[in-house]
Amino acid sequence: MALTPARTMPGVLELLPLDQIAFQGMLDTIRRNYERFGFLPVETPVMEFTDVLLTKSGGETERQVYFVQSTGSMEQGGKPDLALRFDLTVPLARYVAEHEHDLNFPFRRYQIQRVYRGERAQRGRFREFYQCDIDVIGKDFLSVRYDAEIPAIIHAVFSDLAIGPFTIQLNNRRLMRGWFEGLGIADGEMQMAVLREVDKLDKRGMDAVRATLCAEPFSLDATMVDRILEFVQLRSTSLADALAKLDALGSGGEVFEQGRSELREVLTTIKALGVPESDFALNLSIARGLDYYTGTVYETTLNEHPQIGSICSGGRYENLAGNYTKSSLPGVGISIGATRLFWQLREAGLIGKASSSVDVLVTQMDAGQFPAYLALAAELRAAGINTEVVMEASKLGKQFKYADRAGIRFVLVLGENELAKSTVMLKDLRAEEQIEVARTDLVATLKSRISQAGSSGANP
RNA sequence: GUGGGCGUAGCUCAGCUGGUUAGAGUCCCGGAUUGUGAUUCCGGUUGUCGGGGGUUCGAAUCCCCUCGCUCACCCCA
Repeated sequence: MALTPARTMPGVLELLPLDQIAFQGMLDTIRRNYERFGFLPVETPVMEFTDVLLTKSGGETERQVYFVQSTGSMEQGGKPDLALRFDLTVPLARYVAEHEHDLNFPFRRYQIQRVYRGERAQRGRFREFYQCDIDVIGKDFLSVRYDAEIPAIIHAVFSDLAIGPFTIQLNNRRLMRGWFEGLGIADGEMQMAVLREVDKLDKRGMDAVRATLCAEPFSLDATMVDRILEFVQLRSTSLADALAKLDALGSGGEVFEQGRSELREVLTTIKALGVPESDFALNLSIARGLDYYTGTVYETTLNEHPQIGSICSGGRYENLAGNYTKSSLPGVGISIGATRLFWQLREAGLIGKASSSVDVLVTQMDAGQFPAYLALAAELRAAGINTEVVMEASKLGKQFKYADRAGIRFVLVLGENELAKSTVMLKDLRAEEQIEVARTDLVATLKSRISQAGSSGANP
């Protein structure tokens, strides 16, 4: 009989338990920090009505949407009226519009869920992946101070994740648009197209971008392209440097000045929120492809791993839910692509082997003493220690091997020697040492060893 | 959606210009070791050579088709 191949579709990430523990640890850290900043949890269904999902964006996203249809509906020749969400922002817009009268504004929500995109599989690109979003939605108005709060949260998250030094890079769409207008590039589509090219500066290099902008369909003249490239190369090294460089840009039109004053306030407030100056910077080549961003935009990169690219990005948008309500709902938010982040950190060797969520394994030294092992486990569990008991008799060496492969660090042996002395043999598989502990001290000893093990080197 | 590359054990791969029974490492299982894992030694399991067709006395090897995977572009986490 032919077996069905056990396989998953490409573009999904499925993990072995120890990696799953590491991944969940990452999600926990993100969630903890989102909550620390006063964000409220929200979940929305993976499926939405297609008219909800596809209002805003035309061709490009529609190509990537998975439609959902019951077999019954399909057999009757119906068209799918459901689809899988491709991000968390569109469902948020629907959610806020639907519950507008029951929500408190400014509405601060976080959402950590999976989204789906029918893309061609590629290295580090997924069809199913986690997004970890925070957004603040205002009613009619939302202070630019919220734009400054976002980087403080990013800073807290990535400091806590302990994956090395990082830089939160900021720019402002208004500043860019105003500046382009000053150059004579007035058409909004054209501005966006140029921004998208400029955004690739770090990836494709100066000469490639210059060539693209000079050629069809841009056909910009060489001196203008040089001015653009010079402008977008601006990077700051400190708050004072950023403010000085903004001042040095000369005067411009109304939109330009608005963007500049927003950036000034955002940068100044970020510092006041306690984010070290080394960890954020002005970067005028940050554009973000998504066209709904209107003001501040963010992109965060790891200093020591530039090849990973952006690990967190977002920005400011006006009128989030314009397709669903007449109310004006401006917002600002970011998204961390946790699946991609985890995958890339693992590729870069920055994710250590996690320990099992099982703290200790009670071995079965002597099959006749099985009830004693169950009693020991019950005692440990009551003390809050995650405990597994070997239920089937086997050679002790095999039980140790099981613990080792499962990532369980501590093993208990209770044989006739120990029973006679009211002690337990405690072995630390990683430290390669074992000690004999009095039964009465066992819980305290284990707890202190477990907390020591947990606090040292989760990310080697 | 557009354009390149690759398909041989679960995994990483070798297999000469076509030649007999398709191989290595790793992994997994058992033993050496009936109170001690990761190291060492010994033994064992594993394949429609992606699929179909063609050329040939003979195809993993050459040709055609097809499927799968993969990289880049578009876009994005």
